[in-house]
Order: sequence, then C-alpha cells, then structure tokens
Amino acid sequence: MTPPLHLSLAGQAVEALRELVLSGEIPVGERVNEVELAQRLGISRGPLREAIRHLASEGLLVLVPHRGARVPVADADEVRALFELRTALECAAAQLAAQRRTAADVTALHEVVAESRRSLRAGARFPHRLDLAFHRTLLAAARSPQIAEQVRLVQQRVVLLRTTLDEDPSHQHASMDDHDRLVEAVEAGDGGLAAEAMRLHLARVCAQMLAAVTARG
Amino acid sequence: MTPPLHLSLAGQAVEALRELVLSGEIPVGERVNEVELAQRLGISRGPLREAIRHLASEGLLVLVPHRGARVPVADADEVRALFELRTALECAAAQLAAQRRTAADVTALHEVVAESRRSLRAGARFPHRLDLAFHRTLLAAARSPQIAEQVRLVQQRVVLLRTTLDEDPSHQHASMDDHDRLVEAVEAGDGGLAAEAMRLHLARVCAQMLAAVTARG
DNA sequence: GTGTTGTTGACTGTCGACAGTTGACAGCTT
DNA sequence: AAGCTGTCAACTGTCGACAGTCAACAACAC
Repeated sequence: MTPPLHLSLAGQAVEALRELVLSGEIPVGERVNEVELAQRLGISRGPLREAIRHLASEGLLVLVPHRGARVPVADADEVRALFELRTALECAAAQLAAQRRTAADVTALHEVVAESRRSLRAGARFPHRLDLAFHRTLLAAARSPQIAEQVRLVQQRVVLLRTTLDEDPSHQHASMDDHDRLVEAVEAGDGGLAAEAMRLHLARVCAQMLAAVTARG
Repeated sequence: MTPPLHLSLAGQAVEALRELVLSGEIPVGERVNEVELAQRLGISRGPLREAIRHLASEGLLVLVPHRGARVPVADADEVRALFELRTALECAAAQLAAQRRTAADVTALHEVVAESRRSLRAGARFPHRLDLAFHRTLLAAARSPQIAEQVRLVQQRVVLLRTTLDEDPSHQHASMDDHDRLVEAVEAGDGGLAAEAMRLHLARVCAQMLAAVTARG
C-alpha cells in the first residue's frame, strides 16, 4: 500500500480519478473534496492533489483558488471552441494518414468499420467504444505522436461532454457513412479529400452536440 | 512568506521556473534538484513539485520516475513531430483568421510587420519577440481560444529549442517575406491561401531547425 | 584487468499537521 | 423587514519529516 510497486500512488490516483470523472460518477459541476476523496482512494492528500492538478491540465477539471476543483459544465461556446481545435487536429491527422497509410492500416480501418456496422445492425446502437477505436486507428496511420497525444486529450474532453448528453440514433448512421468516406479517401491516398471528409464529419458531430447542449442547458 | 497575497506560491513557482527553463538558465539535459531549487526559490518542496509537474504537462520538462525532472533535449524526430503539430494548429488558425479578421486585426498585423522590417533593417536582426508577436496577432484574429492556447504551448516548446540553436540571418529575410504573404492572404480573406502560406512558412522554419539540430547535437 | 556484487549516499514519493482564506450563518443596526 | 457586520466552521495552501528506491562507488572473485 505504501511502496510504489510499479506505478506511483499519484499515477494510480490519476487513472482512478479520470475514470471517476469520465464515467460520470462525479457529477458535472460537483465540487471535489480533497480529504474525502483521498480517504475514498486510500491515499494521502499529496498524491491526490497531484492527480487533481494533472486532470485539470487535461481539461477534465477546473481549478478555483481556495475553492477546490469542479467538473466543468459544457457551454455552447466552449463546445464550438473545442470542436474547432479538434477539427484542426484531426483534419491534419486524416491528411497525414492518407499520405502515410500502409496496407495494414487500411485493413485495420476496414475491420473497425465492419465491426461498427455489425454492432449497429445487431444492437441498433453504435457504441462510443467503436467510434473512438475508429478515430484512434486513423490516428495511428498518421504516425505523428504529438498530434496523436493532443487528439487523445481533446477526444477525452468530448467524451466528458457525451456523458451528459443524450444520443440521437439517426446521427449514428450518418457518422457511419462519414467513416466510410474517410476510409475511402485514406485508402486512395488523397490527403485533401480525407481532410475534407473529416471536416464534414466533425461538423456534423459538433452540430449534434450543440443541439443537445442548447436543449438541456 | 506564508500567506498567499494574490497568487499562490505554486503559481509563482510555475512562472519562475518557466522563466528559468526558457531563458536557458537551467541547461538543457540538466536534472532539476527539488530541495536545492526549492531553497533557491524560497519555498517548500510541495508547491515546487506542483510547478514541476505543471511545466512537465506543458512539455517544458520531462519526468523520470524516482529520478526527477530534466529539460528535454531536442531530437530530430521530435522536432519533426512538434512541427507537424504546430503546422496543424497554425494552419487552421491562419484559415480562421482569414475568415474572421476585422479591420483592426489587419492594421495590427501591418504594424507588427512594419516594426519587424524596421528592426531588421536597423539592427540587422529579427528579434524572436517580434516573430512571436506576429504569430500571436494572427492568432488573436482567429478568435479560437482553444486553438490559441494550444499554439501558445507549442510555440513555447519551439522557443525552448531556439535557446539552444544558432540563427542564420539569411533565413530571417525569408521569414519576413513569408509573413508578408500571410498578411496579404488574411487581408484578402482567402482562408486556403493563408493556410498554405503558413504551411510553407513553418516548413521553412522547421527545415532551419532540423539543420541546426543535426549540426549540433 | 574485467565482471560481479554489496554498500552507501542522495533523492524522490508520501504522509500528517498547521496556518490562512473563503463562504455562510447569526446577531445587530436602521 | 432589510441590510450590514462580526463570528465560525470547513477547506485549501503550505510546510517539515520519514520511508523507499535508484544510481554510483568500492571491494571482491575470477
């Protein structure tokens, strides 16, 4: 419990807290109490503070001096700004992926898309898991570690938005088709087309989320 | 010494450490000693650790478990990866700037360019300060806070590279011309042209840095 | 002389406690 | 009754100390 076996307590706390936030177990807008949470995780306040600051640097928490940390609430303007960033990153990634993809990359993309279609046909639901898998597979083909890392952080924030939003099944088919066009462009090695397909895809997802945000508040 | 007057000790430590790293006062590759640095800044290890972790999350330090933090050394691959990220962000910013720029934005850009030309003619030197100012002015015109923040972080890492690199005056005139073309595209409101101009500009800067890196270290 | 192993030192990771600040509640004034 | 002021509790920010770990050095075997 005390000696860092393989991962430091702070590192474990980061992952534990990340899961708590992303799963929605800590409600949006809720303040985080350091002592209480530290006891809950069975560690001291020191490592927990490190974890909180780390998650804050990733945008999963907002820090208020002397008032602790809160899970940020989604604002329409913030959604727009976040998707502008995501679009910049993922369009570039799509372009690079189209230029650098290997046969293995294309195969992996086809597999993810196929599994998504199966899942959508069977359970009438398009799991976020497979959507994330698709974007990550595409990212892997881009072979740009720095962009990949930033995209991971942004996608994480989008996941945080999703936990508070309802989903419209009609959009899932549209996203599916977007993914198809994306794979096609990447397979053809057309960077410009891939970037444009990604731009349209993200514009659609952004519009969906904006609608959900304005509807809920 | 003890009460947080307006900014917490950790916050002050972040800025102090950032300056120490960016100014090169802490040599590249040098390990940071927590106790020694804490005494030097007149604070305890707690806030200093927070500052170190924060700077690490910004990429200005790398953390090695049980071995503390080091100022990262520039690798050719890392330079390429970093500029891929920077290109993705700043091209998007240039495109948005071209679409959203106001008359005031264009005036500000012209002023920065004019001052740069004066400085270059007079002192035969193109200060990094004005280069940064140009990119920040362009960024302000894009009106995307999320992208702006990420660009700021990336540029900071580039500055860190610059502190260890020599400069070739011949490239400064080229950069100057790049800026001119950029302003022209933004003023015309041509997003695609602005993005392409930025891509070329950054490709040139990246090549310059790669040459310096491979020559030196 | 080279490779291996035991020891030592310095440093990080972690903890518990204290001080300062913030927000809220109660009491007083008008 | 409404507004203001003083007090109080809870929480964060900070500190110093302890324990565990890693790397370098020295002694030894081969």
